[in-house]
Amino acid sequence: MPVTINDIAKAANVSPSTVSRTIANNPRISEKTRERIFKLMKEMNYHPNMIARSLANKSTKIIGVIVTGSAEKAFQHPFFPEILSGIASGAYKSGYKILISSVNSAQEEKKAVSEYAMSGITSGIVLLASRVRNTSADELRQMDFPFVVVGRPENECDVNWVDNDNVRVGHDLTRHFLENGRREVAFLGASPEFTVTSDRLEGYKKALTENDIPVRDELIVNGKFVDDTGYGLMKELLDRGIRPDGVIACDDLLAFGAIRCLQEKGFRVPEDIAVAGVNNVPLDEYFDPPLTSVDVNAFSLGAKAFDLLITNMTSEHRSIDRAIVPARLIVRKSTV
Amino acid sequence: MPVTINDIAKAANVSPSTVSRTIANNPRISEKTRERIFKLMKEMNYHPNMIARSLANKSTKIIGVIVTGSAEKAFQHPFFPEILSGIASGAYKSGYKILISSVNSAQEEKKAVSEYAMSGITSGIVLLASRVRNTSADELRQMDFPFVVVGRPENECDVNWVDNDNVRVGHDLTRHFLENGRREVAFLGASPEFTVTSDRLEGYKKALTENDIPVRDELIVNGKFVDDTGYGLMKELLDRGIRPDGVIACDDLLAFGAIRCLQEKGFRVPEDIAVAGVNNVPLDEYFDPPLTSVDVNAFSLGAKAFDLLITNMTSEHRSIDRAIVPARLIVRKSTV
DNA sequence: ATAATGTGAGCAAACGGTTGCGCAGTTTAA
DNA sequence: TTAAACTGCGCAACCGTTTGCTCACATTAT
Repeated sequence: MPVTINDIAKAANVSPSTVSRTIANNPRISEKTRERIFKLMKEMNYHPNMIARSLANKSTKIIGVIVTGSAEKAFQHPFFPEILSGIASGAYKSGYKILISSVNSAQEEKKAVSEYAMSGITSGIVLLASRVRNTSADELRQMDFPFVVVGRPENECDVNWVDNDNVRVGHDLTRHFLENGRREVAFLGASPEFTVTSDRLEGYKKALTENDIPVRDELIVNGKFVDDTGYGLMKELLDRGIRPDGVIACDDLLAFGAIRCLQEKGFRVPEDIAVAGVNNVPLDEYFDPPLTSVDVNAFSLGAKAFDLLITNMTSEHRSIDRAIVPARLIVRKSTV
Repeated sequence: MPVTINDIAKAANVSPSTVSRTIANNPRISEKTRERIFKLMKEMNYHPNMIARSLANKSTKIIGVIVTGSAEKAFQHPFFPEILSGIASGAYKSGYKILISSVNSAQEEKKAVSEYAMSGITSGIVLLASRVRNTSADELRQMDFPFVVVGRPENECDVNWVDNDNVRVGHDLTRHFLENGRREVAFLGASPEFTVTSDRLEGYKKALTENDIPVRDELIVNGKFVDDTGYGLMKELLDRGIRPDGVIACDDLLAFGAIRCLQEKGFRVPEDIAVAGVNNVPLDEYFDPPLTSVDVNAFSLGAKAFDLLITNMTSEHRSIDRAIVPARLIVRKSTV
């Protein structure tokens, strides 16, 4: 139904090739013809068919973004949308569209990846919330398909990735607690399946060790990135008779849950127990008490990821790049 | 590079047509041939090229989602991601992928719409955060392209839409204030360009009138959907010497800002002034005081939108459907 | 005047599928 | 026994663009 390049060609009394070349700004088309054709395109409301173009070009202007986490939950964590808009911002400037898909198992992820990569529908992929051992990444690398993962994967040297220096995030947070006189700092992690958790834990341990404070395993617990378990994890810790003077949560939502639990039990935050989170969600400052957190700069994470992807897509030889996005400790009342 | 239908055909000693029909489960292919071909497809790791398929079919398995609001900000409001995941959830089940794009002006929206619709890249569109007068919608309807808008547009009878009953949302909220003895209830709206605001305002007025309370224009102010202006709007109201005993904000983020302002000025919430918002963002319950809000069921909004879209796409004749998603008042301490 | 070069545009194949039509070979009905 | 119907598959056109090659004509160099 819509007008095609052939319709324009007929109307202009030229061949389809000429119209195509006109659109592509090919210098071998005379100025007269060019103008005549452009005029007709406006008049007839011509819009190029992206599908046909992609088929001929064997490439599209679409990148795929794959979010790990159930379709119902994944987007709702403030962290993802922010990354997403970082990606979208870059994509918009370069004329790329983004195709998103959220999966909730490694298997679904693999399926989505092969659909995106092998069906020719995207010409690059961003993997969000990478698992420690990412089989999709292996597959993509093997088929030489451009992609970048957000979050350092275990096999980091073989893939493009962008991430914060999460060891440092853990380290900085811990040091902040120590500098404020805390000595028994608990660590509430998310699922250890994800690299962020283990990296931050590493930083936590490092900071303790540097300050000659023994790492006590009973102060370290793991959960998932949902708020309720922040409450649950904290409760478990308290029920076991453990009384830290500080709590580092791997996510603000975990911290919120933890604080609620502490307050219910009659502890004062930060007087009795200091609590900090990570991700600096917008409502940290409205919380009571305002929550100390780490701004991981999710937007930049997304933007950088897109940059890397484009570089990888357009460069002749697949190179291995990576970017470390700086994170920033934001001290609020929950820890001082 | 990747293996095509022709490669399979050669390997199986049949014609490409036969392979194609095998994939399409055409009954005129014998069981033997079918099995042989499927086996080869697995072995050779064949994946259909979606682009080619789309070109031949003149249709894709992709729907476009257009978000109004800047690429940097739009996704960050908790409301959008939730709608998005509602859409994604439906899409996933039906094998559709979603292409998202965020725009920050009516003009960009129009551009995105025509790109999506005319380039053949999507076969349906969801418009989020519809303006009162939506020119994109007019254009889409005119070209008979399947789409649905989330949020009732002004020209509602001509388009498919899904929304809450926002008049009722405003009405319920206001009645809640009145039932708690409030008599001077201010209304903090978002930009009147969007239908939600005017609808809720209508409900607000209706409830007042029903209770024989005069509508006072000086109690009604408009802003945008960003938290800072919640503070700003409230401050403006107070600076003008207005002292309401209740504040209805059209969005939780507005309410947060308003409350912060009130507290700074020494007012107690809810004792002096009750405040409620809309959207029931996850952190309402952590706020101090926990915020009364309305759960607009954004996920269902998205899911319903997808349903309507699919119906519209697959049905022979374009019909005009719409869906009202129930909203639910959630009373918390900020108003009682 | 002739050859070499440049200019502007068309032909046709290709991208990877889908599908209407036709055609053998086999089965069923008359 | 012959016609009709069915079965299983191939041929070729088509979807809308892109692009290598060719070609006619005009320009410049020899």
